[in-house]
Amino acid sequence: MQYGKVMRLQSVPAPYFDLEKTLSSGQVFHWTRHGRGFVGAMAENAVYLEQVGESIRVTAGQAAQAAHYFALDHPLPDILETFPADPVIQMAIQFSRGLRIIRQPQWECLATFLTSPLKQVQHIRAISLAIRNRFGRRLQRDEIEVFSYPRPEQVSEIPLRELLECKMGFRAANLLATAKIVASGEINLEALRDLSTEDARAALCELPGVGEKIANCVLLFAYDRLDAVPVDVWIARVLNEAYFAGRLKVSLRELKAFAADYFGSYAGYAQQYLFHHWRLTYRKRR
DNA sequence: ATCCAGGATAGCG
DNA sequence: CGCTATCATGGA
Repeated sequence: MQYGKVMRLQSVPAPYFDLEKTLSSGQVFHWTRHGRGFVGAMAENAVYLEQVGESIRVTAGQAAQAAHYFALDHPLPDILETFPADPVIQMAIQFSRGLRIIRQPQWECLATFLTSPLKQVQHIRAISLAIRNRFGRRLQRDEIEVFSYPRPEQVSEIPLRELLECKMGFRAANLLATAKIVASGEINLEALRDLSTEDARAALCELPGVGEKIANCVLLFAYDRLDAVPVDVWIARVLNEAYFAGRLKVSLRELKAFAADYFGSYAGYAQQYLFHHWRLTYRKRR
């Protein structure tokens, strides 16, 4: 903290938005509490954010970027109305009110989820911050100092040993191999925007360490494909216990088909609300 | 201590 | 095709 540097903030209208829930819901992992709000990076800019009622206050000059990053243009009330009336999803909606699915930079999102398999949210966060602090670019603004996520070109040149020092275990080889493929131009992440969701998913699954679940996370959190449904252990648990109660051995394949069909064109949102609700209340309810 | 975590993958029948 | 063991690490 430095004195004498006053943060200049800009107000942005943000109806149907909860900053804290959005940042802590397991879709993005590097934001840190700071004063009344959070600090982090949006692409290559250091940003401070805080919520004040129905609006957010953002580092001056970052208002438009923040509105896009937090997808304040998603018609949240309309999206929620498309969901079924069953108590399970309705309770999740109530619990997660204001949670938005954000628009992350593609590489950042892909790379972060490459370090996610068999890790808790808290540890994915620790890995993400370790990579940023060690290999990212130092970004400063007012009293804020954060680090960007290193570009694929840079990650591709990090010795495996140094990635392992960030405590990501067997995931390091996948991050490194994928960084090399992206850096070489063999796959163009930006060009995936022009593909159908199905084709983009197939292209992502070609990358080492990317299966259907991580591909769906990237499509949902970085490509605005709101129908993409990542089915992780939590979503499988919710669907099993709440929608297939009494049935033994429901296959993962069947659960995925159910989620996509039952929740419809915004199934990704439904999934995120269920994830947030159950992850934060599961211990208490048993 | 034992189990689990926003899984992917090779190898098996 | 569908099922299983395995991968490395820290938190519960």
